[in-house]
Amino acid sequence: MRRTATTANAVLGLLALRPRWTSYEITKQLRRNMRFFWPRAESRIYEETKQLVAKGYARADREPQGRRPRTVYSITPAGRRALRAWLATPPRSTALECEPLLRVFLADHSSPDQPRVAFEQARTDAEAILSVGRVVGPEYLAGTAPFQDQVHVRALVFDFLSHHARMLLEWADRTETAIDRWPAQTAEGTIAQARATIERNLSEYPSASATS
Amino acid sequence: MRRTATTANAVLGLLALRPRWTSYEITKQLRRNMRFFWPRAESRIYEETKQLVAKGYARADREPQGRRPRTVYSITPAGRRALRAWLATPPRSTALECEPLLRVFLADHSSPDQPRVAFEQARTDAEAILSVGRVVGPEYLAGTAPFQDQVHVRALVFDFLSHHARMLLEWADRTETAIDRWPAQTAEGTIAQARATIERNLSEYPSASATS
DNA sequence: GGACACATGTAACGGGTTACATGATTTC
DNA sequence: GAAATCATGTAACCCGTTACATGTGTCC
Repeated sequence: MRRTATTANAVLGLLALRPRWTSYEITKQLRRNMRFFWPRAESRIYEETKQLVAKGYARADREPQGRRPRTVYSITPAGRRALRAWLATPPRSTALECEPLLRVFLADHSSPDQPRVAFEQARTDAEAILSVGRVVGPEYLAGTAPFQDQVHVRALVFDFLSHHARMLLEWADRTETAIDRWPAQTAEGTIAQARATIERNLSEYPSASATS
Repeated sequence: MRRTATTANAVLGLLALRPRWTSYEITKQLRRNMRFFWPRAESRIYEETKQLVAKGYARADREPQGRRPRTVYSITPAGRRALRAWLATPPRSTALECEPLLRVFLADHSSPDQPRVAFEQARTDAEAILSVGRVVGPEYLAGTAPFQDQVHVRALVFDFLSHHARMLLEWADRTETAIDRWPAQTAEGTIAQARATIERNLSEYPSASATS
């Protein structure tokens, strides 16, 4: 299978919500909504929109605005068909890329205080999500959010990201208190603590599901 | 800032645990341990090891084995220094790439049953993590795991991934029951439900931290 | 009228992916 | 002795990133 071009479809999904988007408006939406579960460099968008036009999925209207022209994009019927066809394919799997966790994994090769830097980064990552949520959430509640009519799906995304962020935060706290105890512990104590952590998690595992 | 070459450092971190690794052994470790927080194609590893040798961070010993030779890698002192230097830099931020969530975000453009396919994928993603945990966790408890001496850090990673997987699973369940109610609801009912979801999450937010 | 955020891109490059090929070893 | 799995890579390609350049409104 060749290249799934998921990012292009994500952009197409935004174009489908409303006519007449500039690339910059699309990047704003990415920043606000999608960055935390579909992160892409903003400069990428300018290329994606052009390719959508090349495929006939969007129309570009060049509008002179002072001496600097801007381009306004709208989805075409072919674009809507392509979006719908892509949405009918199965989604790819979820991927997490967590360098703070990688640092913890390799903690034995670093100096003892470096895991703390990793926790700080994990907290910062979580806080980035929460701080957007503290703005966007109340906007939806007040009914003043852009794309307020999408609130039924946006709430589900909001729910996901809130839990993800809190998971990060709680892990950082738990884990930091765990390694705080290391210096005062014997090697056996540290091992016992590790086993307790593993046991606790295993005991909370759901039973293996019969997912085919 | 030019290219951080994090994957190379992750490999270097494995080499530091023990002398004499084949590329294949490295890929096995990736599959078993790191795949869920640092996912990389296995074929990548063969390139990374070669580059580590080119930089003087690893030594390659060519060993004939039947008609097909194999290469065994060991970290050098320069490699240990490079690893330590990298571990002293701040980690990059965490990134989540969740296509199932993207599909939910765009659910209004798809047919009504496609979100269910997304939930199924999210559950599959979680189950992949849990099923490795069900094998690896008990091995660490029994004391028979490879790199048993790393149990103190591996337990912290295990804790992270277990919570991440359970978060995915619980979200899929919650969200599926939420959209189950859509067909029988008025538009206002669906909106009220969405607002309740947002409110519930906001009420459980930690207060904004003073992270600089 | 300078500073600063907002807006619209281009250029260069490398990291990473998918797909393929083939040898060795075990299993039955 | 065929099939399946383990093991060891190569080839081609592109997606996405970082860094840069510059125009435009607005605030003081």
